[in-house]
Amino acid sequence: MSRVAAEKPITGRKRQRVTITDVARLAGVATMTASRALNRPEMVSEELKGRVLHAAAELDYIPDRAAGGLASGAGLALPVLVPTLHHSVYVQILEGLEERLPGAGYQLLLGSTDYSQEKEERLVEVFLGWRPSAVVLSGLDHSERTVRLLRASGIPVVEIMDLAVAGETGQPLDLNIGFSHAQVGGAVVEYLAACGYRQIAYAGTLTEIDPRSVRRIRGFQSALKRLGLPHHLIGRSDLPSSLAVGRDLLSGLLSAHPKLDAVFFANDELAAGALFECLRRGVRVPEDLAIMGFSDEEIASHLYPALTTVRIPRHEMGRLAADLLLARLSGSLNGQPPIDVGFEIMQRQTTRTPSLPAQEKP
Amino acid sequence: MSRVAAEKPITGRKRQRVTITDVARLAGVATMTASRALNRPEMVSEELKGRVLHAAAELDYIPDRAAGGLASGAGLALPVLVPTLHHSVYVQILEGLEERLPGAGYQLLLGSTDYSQEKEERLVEVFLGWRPSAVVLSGLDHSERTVRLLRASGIPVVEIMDLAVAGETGQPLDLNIGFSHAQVGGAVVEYLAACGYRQIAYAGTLTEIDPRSVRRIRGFQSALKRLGLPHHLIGRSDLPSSLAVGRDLLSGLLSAHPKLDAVFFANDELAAGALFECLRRGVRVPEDLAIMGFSDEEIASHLYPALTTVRIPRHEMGRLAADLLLARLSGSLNGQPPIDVGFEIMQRQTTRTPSLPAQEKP
DNA sequence: TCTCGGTTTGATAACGCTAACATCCGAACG
DNA sequence: CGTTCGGATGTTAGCGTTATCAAACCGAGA
Repeated sequence: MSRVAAEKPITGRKRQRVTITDVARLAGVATMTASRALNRPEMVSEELKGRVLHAAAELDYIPDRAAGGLASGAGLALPVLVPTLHHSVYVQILEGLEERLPGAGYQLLLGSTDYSQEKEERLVEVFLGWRPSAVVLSGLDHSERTVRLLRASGIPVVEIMDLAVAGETGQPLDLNIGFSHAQVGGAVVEYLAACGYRQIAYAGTLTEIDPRSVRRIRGFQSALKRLGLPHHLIGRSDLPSSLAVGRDLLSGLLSAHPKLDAVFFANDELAAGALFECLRRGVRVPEDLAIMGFSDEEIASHLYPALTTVRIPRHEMGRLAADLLLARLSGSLNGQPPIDVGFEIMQRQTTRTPSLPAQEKP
Repeated sequence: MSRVAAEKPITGRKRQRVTITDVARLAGVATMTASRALNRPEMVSEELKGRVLHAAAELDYIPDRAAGGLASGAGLALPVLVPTLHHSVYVQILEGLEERLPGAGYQLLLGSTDYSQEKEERLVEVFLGWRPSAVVLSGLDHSERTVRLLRASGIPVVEIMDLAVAGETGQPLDLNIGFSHAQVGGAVVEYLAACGYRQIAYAGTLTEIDPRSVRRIRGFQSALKRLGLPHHLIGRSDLPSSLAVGRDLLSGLLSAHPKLDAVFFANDELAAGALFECLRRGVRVPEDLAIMGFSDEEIASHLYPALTTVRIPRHEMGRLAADLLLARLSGSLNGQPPIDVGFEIMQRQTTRTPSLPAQEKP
């Protein structure tokens, strides 16, 4: 076993990548032993392990995941599809995921769907080509082909940010972690009504396209009906959310419904834009108008007045998704019903104090 | 050529993934022909192409990128390393990149370094395992090993968000697109001085760790010295940027230097937090204190008073990086000096009107 | 009819790695 | 002292795809 084998005559190809065979040759062991020393160190004697590790470091060896995945059938990619990265909610969910996954050797592949099922389908198709060991999707609503492809692939799927509820939403594909948007809509109405507001509007973007918005509005409206309050005060926009759109939604609602006394925005960014516009117009908040946001981003508590909003446990959702996934991948998890992470109304200064305590869903 | 070959007796393995061989068998052609029909359609007769495409659709065939990459030596992964996704700057750079790359078949792999060279090194190592065809990094400062690994890999690298300038920064690894942070620091001082401010402070996070901050401060201080103004007014924090940290930085500066009349914050989020704190304390902006941000995020123009800040062309930087990369990958680009995308001072309401026009760098 | 370029198709051998099985070796046992 | 056993190491055969070259085909010109 000579330490250094003679350089093979180069056959015209350019000498390239350092392979595990190079490492093995330098360490004077078989390729397979090098592989084992790197991946299952406990199967190899101390001495050889040392030689191999040393050789690998010497050569700056970087294992080829593609080849490894191919050979082992495994696949270490973990696609995560979110609608957008512009809402910090999704950034924080990603962080929750990243906290756990790379440690386990998985590589997160990020895709943003822009709230489009079509784009989601295309991304799923691409990502399945990377031999993922699981997939994380946002929401419960997917195209037929997306569902078919995922089913056929047989890999675990986690759907986050929405909660499967019989009769309200479709069945989850597999694992599901989220909260009920219909419940949020209802809870916000009850909260605002308890504060004494009577002319309560909803304002949001993609109100017809995003199924979560649709359900939030549905919950919102049915609570209003139950309470005998007007339920047709809705401001819509199809532009992506921004402070500017929040401002415009507020202006639109205010001129269409001058008697308006509260608005629930689909996210904190819209609410902040509206709040800025109120300041500019001299509309007093919450005396003349109450404003509520959704998702409790950092800005909410720093606005002046501080924004009443709905906190959702995004970081936790990410972490939990990762944990469930890891459990499922290790085979120790089978039937797992949807997990409700709940939400919480964060009462601040853009709403009057209610006569009843704020609703909480743990 | 029978259309349907007899099912091979399953050898105990579970029947799995649809492979290109399955497609070829269904279409009644050789595997290689199927591969060609899918990837270089012009090399195959109309009839066979039709049969193969039909068979592929029929079976919901999804090509295995790992195997493809292995065989072709190519590799379609494109890692992008950013410090964080919490600043919308980086999200927008990503969007600029995504606008072009996936169309060309590349898969973006996202990694965030948290401003740590160590973490960057680890990520580069992982990503190189995915056979990337290029890498996008943020900044010009990397660990020795990172540089070595990238050099050895021989793939194109783009460094963004900073500009290589002889004598000021290191040499770029390869392509470079960005702007000079030292120049930003200088321009801001000149602008504020032209507005009549004399006690000008810098406030930021990671002021010693992030090399771009370091250079921004260096430019800031040398401009102050040149103008004969005090240059030791600096507020530092090592927490990640947030509105709360902006508030605390302001409080700290104000109590340490009561005569302060202007503060340049390292980003708009910090500046916004400070501005909110000023409102709360009754500090009048810009009469008592001028506030400037950096990067012109959406919130800047919506604050009240609207925030004077420095616009940087993030979307353009992303798009340009993608274009250069594609050109380089197609071999049509060789020597390419660093590209300065410049910046622009956006004069709004948190600073007095200057006696000279604002500096612009196109 | 036969040969000649050109195009289309097919067979084979990698790509870098690991699963699965084969081999080897020393220790423990009868 | 053989035998047996079990852990350490080596050998072989793919994983799914594409590069490469060989074969087949197809009309055109001799």
